[in-house]
Amino acid sequence: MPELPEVETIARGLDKRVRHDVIDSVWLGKYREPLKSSPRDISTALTGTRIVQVRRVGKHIVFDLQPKSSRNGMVETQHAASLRDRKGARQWIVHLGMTGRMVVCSPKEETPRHTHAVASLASGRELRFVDPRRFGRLSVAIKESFAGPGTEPLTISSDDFAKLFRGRKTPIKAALLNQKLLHGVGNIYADESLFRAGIRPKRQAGRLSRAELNRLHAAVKEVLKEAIKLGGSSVSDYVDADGREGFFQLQHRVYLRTGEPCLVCKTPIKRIVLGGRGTHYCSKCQR
DNA sequence: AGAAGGACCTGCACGC
DNA sequence: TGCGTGCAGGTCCTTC
Repeated sequence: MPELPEVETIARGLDKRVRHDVIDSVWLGKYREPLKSSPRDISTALTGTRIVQVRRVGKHIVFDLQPKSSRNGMVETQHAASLRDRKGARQWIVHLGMTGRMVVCSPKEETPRHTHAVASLASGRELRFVDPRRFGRLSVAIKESFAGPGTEPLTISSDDFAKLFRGRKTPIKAALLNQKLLHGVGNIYADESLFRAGIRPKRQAGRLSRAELNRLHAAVKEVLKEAIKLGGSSVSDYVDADGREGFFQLQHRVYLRTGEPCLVCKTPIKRIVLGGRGTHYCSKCQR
């Protein structure tokens, strides 16, 4: 279910719960060949590693891993580990697709349907990947560090933001969803950002004025930051405190509000299909 | 190269 | 109750 704010929240929660834990063993179900890595590569890469940290890159969750240190068995601080040779460093990359979840729980808890991967941790817990719709992906990065497909929307400069869309004939909404440009923005936050910027989703990306692009850039950052503060919108299950901590709902101004009055001007919110995705906007506020 | 459209999956809400 | 339809937060592949 996740876009950038949800993945950020999930990654923070996971980091809090499993950082410094050790992956003792890995079970992988009969999942469709996940991204570039075969099941064997994944289980080989993960087994016997310590989780140095968990973080977000775009819509991906990245587990930074180090082979469990054989020297006197001490737990290294992250700083000490980074000073040491990075030999053996690797990453486990999880993309949750539409319906993926990462659950930290006791092995005694019943394994839900659609559990495709389970990592057994030295602390006695399990880290489970559950994904009914199977759009999620698991992979590992061994040689080089995973960077993600595009640029981070929260840190990009306004010049670089504007450059992304130069010469593009595709609708701005489709461009926002293109992960090779910005990574992390999905359907909800694309619609919400365009509403806040007052820009119609169908507008050609390359024909937006610099002023409009600046408004859009500000809107994207604002929406994402607000959503992160609220723990993301709409994710129902989560890995905090024993696998279930409710989330706040973001105040969606257009998303899934088809036919309801615009919160600014009362015009009914329109829904169109753009690039195969449901797209919501106010025909009066967005030009 | 960029753009558009279908493919990949399961589950749920809705109307008949 | 049961069935068909449409919809869902995301990529990925093929075609043009």
